[in-house]
Amino acid sequence: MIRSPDPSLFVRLFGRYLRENGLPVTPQREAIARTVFGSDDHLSVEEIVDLVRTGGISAGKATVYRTLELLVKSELVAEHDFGEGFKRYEHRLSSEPNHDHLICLNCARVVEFKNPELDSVEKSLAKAHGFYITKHRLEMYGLCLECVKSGTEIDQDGITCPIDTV
Amino acid sequence: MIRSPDPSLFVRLFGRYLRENGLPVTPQREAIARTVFGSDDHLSVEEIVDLVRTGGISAGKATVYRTLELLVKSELVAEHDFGEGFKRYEHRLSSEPNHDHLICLNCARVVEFKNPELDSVEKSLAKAHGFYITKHRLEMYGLCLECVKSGTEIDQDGITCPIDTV
DNA sequence: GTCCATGCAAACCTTTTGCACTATA
DNA sequence: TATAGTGCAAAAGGTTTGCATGGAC
Repeated sequence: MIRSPDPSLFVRLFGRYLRENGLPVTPQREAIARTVFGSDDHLSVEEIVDLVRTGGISAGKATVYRTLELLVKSELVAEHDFGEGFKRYEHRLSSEPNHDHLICLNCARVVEFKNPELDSVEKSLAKAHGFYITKHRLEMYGLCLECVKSGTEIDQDGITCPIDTV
Repeated sequence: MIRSPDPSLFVRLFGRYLRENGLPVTPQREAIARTVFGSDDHLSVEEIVDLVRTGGISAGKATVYRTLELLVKSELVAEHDFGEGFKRYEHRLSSEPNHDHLICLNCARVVEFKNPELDSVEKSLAKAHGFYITKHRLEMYGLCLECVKSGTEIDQDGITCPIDTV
């Protein structure tokens, strides 16, 4: 993965978005933007609150939620739900703006990938079902190499044989 | 889409799962199973509670949640999160056990599709990233034909031009 | 009699909202 | 100075849990 450029560039970009929409640029908003743009992880709100605090600026949880909403609206940040019961956020300014995710069910590691075949899948689906498709979400779940190596297994306790039902 | 077979077959299947795991088969569990297996929709918990009640049997919300957990564990039912803030459930006994979803952002219509290309995508990803992939989730979001025809538009209010930042 | 399910209400967790106060432009 | 942001606490909404009751074996 290519390292992202200087975060401050994107903080300015967000500032421009705010100004364009007649919204004030505040220290809290800048600090939250700096935190999200400065990390290549998929951050939870809790993590963002802590990181902002570590950066020396205090921002309440409500402000973080409200600012994340703006960041998502500006399309500079993507919101994800990996089924953990809460959302995660990542900036969209890396080398691959439209990527998907591999998620390890054991250690929660997230690996990003880009697969060009999906574009053709999307096109053929749009045609076949008369849908105008604007976005997709693809997540592959399983075990990463390390967890496989360490002998982790995924518990499978579904029905033994669905055929034998009579 | 091929019509699902008689739901009672799957209710029995669930009963077998329960017995195999030393769990009692109760009227509530049967009623909930009958409801889920008897519908080809993607049902919310609220809808399931109402449908069960309509069927003449009373089951508390907690019981519905607990039974759905068992149904998902048995792998007879799939749990979905389409980003509505709550989960939906559908039985996995239709003609296509492993399908994905097209979701209309305007009217919330859900269309199922099966795309064989995804299997090869999954295989190549597993190889490329050393992942052992057990399941995936693919959702395509956009507008269905009806909503496009009726002139519905999706509001796009992101930044105007990300390049012009200096 | 033991084990477990049920149902109600309370608890929980993330996210949203109301409101008094403060800062921005 | 007008407008909007902030932070706290409360509310909201879906889901989970504790506990007393009740049924099945």
